[in-house]
Amino acid sequence: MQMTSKIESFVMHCGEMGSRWGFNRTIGQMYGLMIIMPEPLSATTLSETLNISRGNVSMGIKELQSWRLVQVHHIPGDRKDYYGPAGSIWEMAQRVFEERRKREMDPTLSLLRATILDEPANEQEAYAQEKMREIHDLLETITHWAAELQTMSPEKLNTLMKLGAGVGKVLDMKAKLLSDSSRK
Amino acid sequence: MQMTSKIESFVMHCGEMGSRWGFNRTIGQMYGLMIIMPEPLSATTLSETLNISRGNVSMGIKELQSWRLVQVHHIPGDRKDYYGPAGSIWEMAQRVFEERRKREMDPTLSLLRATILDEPANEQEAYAQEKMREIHDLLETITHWAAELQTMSPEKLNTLMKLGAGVGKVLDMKAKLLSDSSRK
DNA sequence: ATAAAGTTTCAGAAATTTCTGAAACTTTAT
DNA sequence: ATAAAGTTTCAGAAATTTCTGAAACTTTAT
Repeated sequence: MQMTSKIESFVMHCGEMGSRWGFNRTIGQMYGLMIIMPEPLSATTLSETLNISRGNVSMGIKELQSWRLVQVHHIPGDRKDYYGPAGSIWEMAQRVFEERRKREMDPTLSLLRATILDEPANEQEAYAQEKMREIHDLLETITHWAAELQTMSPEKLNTLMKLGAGVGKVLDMKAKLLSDSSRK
Repeated sequence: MQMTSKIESFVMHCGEMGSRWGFNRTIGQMYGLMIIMPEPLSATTLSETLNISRGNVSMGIKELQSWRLVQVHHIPGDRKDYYGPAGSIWEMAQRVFEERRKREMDPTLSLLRATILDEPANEQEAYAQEKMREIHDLLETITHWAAELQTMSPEKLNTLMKLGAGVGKVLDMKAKLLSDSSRK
């Protein structure tokens, strides 16, 4: 399957950014191609279009599936698997965030929890544990927040984000309302 | 400088997570050690404590400085440089977020902007450009939002995060207030 | 000006990650 | 039961990233 130059440059860019997004070059390319093609693609098409070995495509799809980013499609009378992106662009972004949070924060959180429980053996350890507690509390706050943002619909999230710094004002407003009502 | 086992396991963990956080193993270890030691450390101490070559420490510090995560200290009468973490845990997290956003989203945003401007050459390109526009709009919204969160003080951010899903309710309340006032 | 104490750079070595392609496996149709 | 069409696995090759350590450089004190 031939790529036009615009499509090719997008796909190659996804490859270059791939490792920053949490996967590797070929996985980035595969995912980029799936996103901008209107129809799902077979593993063989991915392999030929991107000049990637068939085996590598198989491994890449497995990885993308572990991120819940691809959906398998079937065509009646055809036994091949066809792969396309799972969900809207918003949903994809949510999943990438969610997966990354899990991989980047959860292991640290559990190490910190375990370490903080122990009594400090000396002055230096007391300081270290204090710092660990600070990091722990921050990560926990972020985790809770992220979990709650996850439950919001894309539309509501979008409203919230577009509101931007306005959130600060809304908070002030809320604080004012509360103090008014407590005053009475 | 000897590390107690608790401190060592934290530092090693920072090393293992380092690459997920955007730097490499030794840089993660160096930063972890700086965070939990109450006093700034010299490059030589870092090198000896972590069993890392002096040259590698120098490169690592440069990298951490590019993230604005370390602060250089001087001791009167001593010409060595001593390195410690820059700012509070909250500020560190903000900087890591900010830098990663820059590295992960800005290049994509400019590629997309440029590609979308061109007229599509055919049906397939029209679809591809439509998808790119969707991604572009999402990244732009996130970028704006992140920029505005950056301007909030850690305390306010903390309040906002602790509020969590409550934000949804505050939004509803705001919507209600607006519709009430427009109705009158 | 010199030398001592320190830092940085960078070519090549070491370690790690990614990729290939052949073999093993699975599924489906007949 | 067999074979065709497909997928997955995995050992080793290739590519990439990280690290070392020696040489070059910089700063400071005298």
